[in-house]
Amino acid sequence: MRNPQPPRRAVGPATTLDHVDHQLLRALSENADVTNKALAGRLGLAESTCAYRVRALREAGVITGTRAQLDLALLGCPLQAIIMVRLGSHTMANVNQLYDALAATPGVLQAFHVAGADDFYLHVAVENAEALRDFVLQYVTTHRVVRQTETHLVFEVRNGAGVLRSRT
Amino acid sequence: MRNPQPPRRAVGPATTLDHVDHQLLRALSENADVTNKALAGRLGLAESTCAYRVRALREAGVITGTRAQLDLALLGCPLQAIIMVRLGSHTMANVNQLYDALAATPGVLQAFHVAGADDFYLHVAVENAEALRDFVLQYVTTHRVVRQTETHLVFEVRNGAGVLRSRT
DNA sequence: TGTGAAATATAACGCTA
DNA sequence: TAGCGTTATATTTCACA
Repeated sequence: MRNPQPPRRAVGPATTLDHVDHQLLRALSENADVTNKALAGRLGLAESTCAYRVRALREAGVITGTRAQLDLALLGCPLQAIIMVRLGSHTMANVNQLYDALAATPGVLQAFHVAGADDFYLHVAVENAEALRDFVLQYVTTHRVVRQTETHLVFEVRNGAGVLRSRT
Repeated sequence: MRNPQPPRRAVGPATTLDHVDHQLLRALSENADVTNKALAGRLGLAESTCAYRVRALREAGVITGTRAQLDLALLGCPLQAIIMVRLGSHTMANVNQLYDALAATPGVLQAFHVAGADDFYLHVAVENAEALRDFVLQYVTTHRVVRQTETHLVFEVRNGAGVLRSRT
């Protein structure tokens, strides 16, 4: 009798990712639109092998999904800011509830829960300076648990090098 | 998911996006792996229409690309931090050169150039606390123009609601 | 919007080192 | 065990009506 699931590359937390895996991840994290054929060709793999490895990376959870990147300016939100949020009370319920609310607020790109004097950093994109002011006053400081905010204009955001081994 | 796209800079900011466009963008920004068939079905569009509109959004530059999302912990970098970097000199050359260097540093996910007392916020992912210390000492404070850094541990990051109109 | 031809992805198989 | 090439099948894409 066969196992219900064929033995698969054991990829746990102690996953061993070889050089090819890193190349695949780097390529797909820069552009996930590439066809399997092109990807295989670029890395010198057989198409079947390439498809197999990419699928294994997905199933292992290393690749959690793919997302379309949007041009925020073209969407009418050319202004970005980081808003630091400091709480007055730090009960678990307060923190979690506020976190949920902030992350769900329109305009929030990412919400960081951090250690230190501040509790949250919000990366937001808005229409203009007025909208930024309104965002803070309407959606952030209105929460009673929020003691203080500090808004910093973002001139530019760049994607970093990431955690993958450099290409070789 | 598969489609080599000729990089075409197009249509101006005067592009008008209707409700369907917003729904498409929302869906694709959450999961770009959906097939055109499934996407069309979900929104009640003909497949050809759906494909056409998505393509138009790409050509208009609203969708700038798609990227695979990676599980940083499985890649061996379970620790994230925000590092605030303050410069001692703000000549254009200094700023740009440092920006380039920081964004290219392994471990940097995003580099924000911001207004205020600090000049850059670096969102980084590293192996452990030691690696975080080493990151700062080896890659940040070694730049002569860096006057001060402040490192804040990130407990958690969440994707926000984004700038798209809420679903209706 | 619908259709059909071409391209592509997927899964299964056997073979090799 | 991992990689490769092949096959057959299912699906998608894209240009055109």
